[in-house]
Amino acid sequence: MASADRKQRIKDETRQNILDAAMRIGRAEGWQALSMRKIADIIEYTPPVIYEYFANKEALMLELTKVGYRILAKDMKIARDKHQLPEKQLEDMWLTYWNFAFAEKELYQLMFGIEVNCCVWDNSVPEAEIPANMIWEVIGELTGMENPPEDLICKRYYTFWSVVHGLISINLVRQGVPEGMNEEVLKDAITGIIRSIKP
Amino acid sequence: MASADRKQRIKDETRQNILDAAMRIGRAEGWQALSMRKIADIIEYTPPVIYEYFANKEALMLELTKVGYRILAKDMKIARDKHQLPEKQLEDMWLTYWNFAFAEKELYQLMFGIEVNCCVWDNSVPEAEIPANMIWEVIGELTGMENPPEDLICKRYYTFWSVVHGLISINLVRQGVPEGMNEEVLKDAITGIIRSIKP
DNA sequence: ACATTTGCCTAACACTGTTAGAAAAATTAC
DNA sequence: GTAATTTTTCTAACAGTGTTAGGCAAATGT
Repeated sequence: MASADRKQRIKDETRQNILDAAMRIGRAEGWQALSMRKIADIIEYTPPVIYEYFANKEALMLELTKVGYRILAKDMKIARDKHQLPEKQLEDMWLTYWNFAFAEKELYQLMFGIEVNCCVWDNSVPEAEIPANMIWEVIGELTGMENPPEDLICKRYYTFWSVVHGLISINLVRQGVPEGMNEEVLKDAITGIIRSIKP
Repeated sequence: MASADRKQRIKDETRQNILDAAMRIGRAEGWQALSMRKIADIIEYTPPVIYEYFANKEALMLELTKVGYRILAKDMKIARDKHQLPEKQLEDMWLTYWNFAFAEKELYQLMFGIEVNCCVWDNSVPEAEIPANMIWEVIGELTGMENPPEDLICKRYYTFWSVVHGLISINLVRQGVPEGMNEEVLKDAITGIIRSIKP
């Protein structure tokens, strides 16, 4: 039947509507406020329908984290392509990461939060590796070496990530961090690590 | 009545039993598995009784974070008093912080986790300031100055905290971090920041 | 011995995620 | 076009959550 296409199309549409609804609730009220029934209300179906598109709530949220990683990857690509020098690229990429975290507070917490469900985080989210790989590459370039040793890049990567993610976490929880402190600490740390990498 | 004392004593006891039960559940099954009914089961009362000791679940958990801060503060004091040199003290204190996070995974997440309830974190947890102040002091000493400027200490403190907390968070979520990576990144970062402070 | 306070429990409300099975709608077969 | 079948959707329920109102019974005060 030719109507099979149409049916598939509206099924895809409904699936997307579910994701959109969930994202809207999460962004507006936080993930603790997200419920299957609220999603059902928005898409104008009854709750069980959602289970025809997602195995359960956790699977649904995992899908949302993938959306998050795609946005982050896109942002970071733009940041990278604005510069030629690896050190400038790296700086801008981490700044972009930082900005993403606050522009998409809830989404960031879903992706990197401690408590939230998606804790297994094996390789079930391949999207998560795109931003990571982008950073890796640029760190590699920055060393100036032909074949930079894996574990050196790895170490620098984790150092970067720790500072940035740590600073973000602290800010997301504690909203009393002195004004201007963040930018300074962030930039200091980034340039500091970059300096330690450059040949 | 002399029995008033006894009554107060068993009331204190029950309160402590509630906290103990909650802690036990949290440590064993994670905070998402903590429920008022489970606590009630353990202390062999019905759920409403708990509300005579704590306003609600959130208040109860806030109390648990205070317990966490007291443990952390105690550990850190011991670490500090093992050394004379400020740089050694600082190093050991952060290492202790690190060890605490993994020895008390669940508790750490309750204290510093992003998702969990206790997100207001104004000054409702004075205990939280003890470990922070201890670090501040030693950073101050390390500068070698008479009156070290507030914002310099503040900046170093946040840099320290970011790296350590970030690294911990990453490890608590992602259990695939390469072996030996953590210690190296941690020690490198700590000694790096210390070097930048020393006169 | 009676009155009052205290401690504790039962029952309920309004939620949550999730599932089984009935009803309705659309599709296919004749 | 009607009948059978498949697909889609809903209703109702289960087991769990935090929290509260109201009542029973035991301990206390007079």
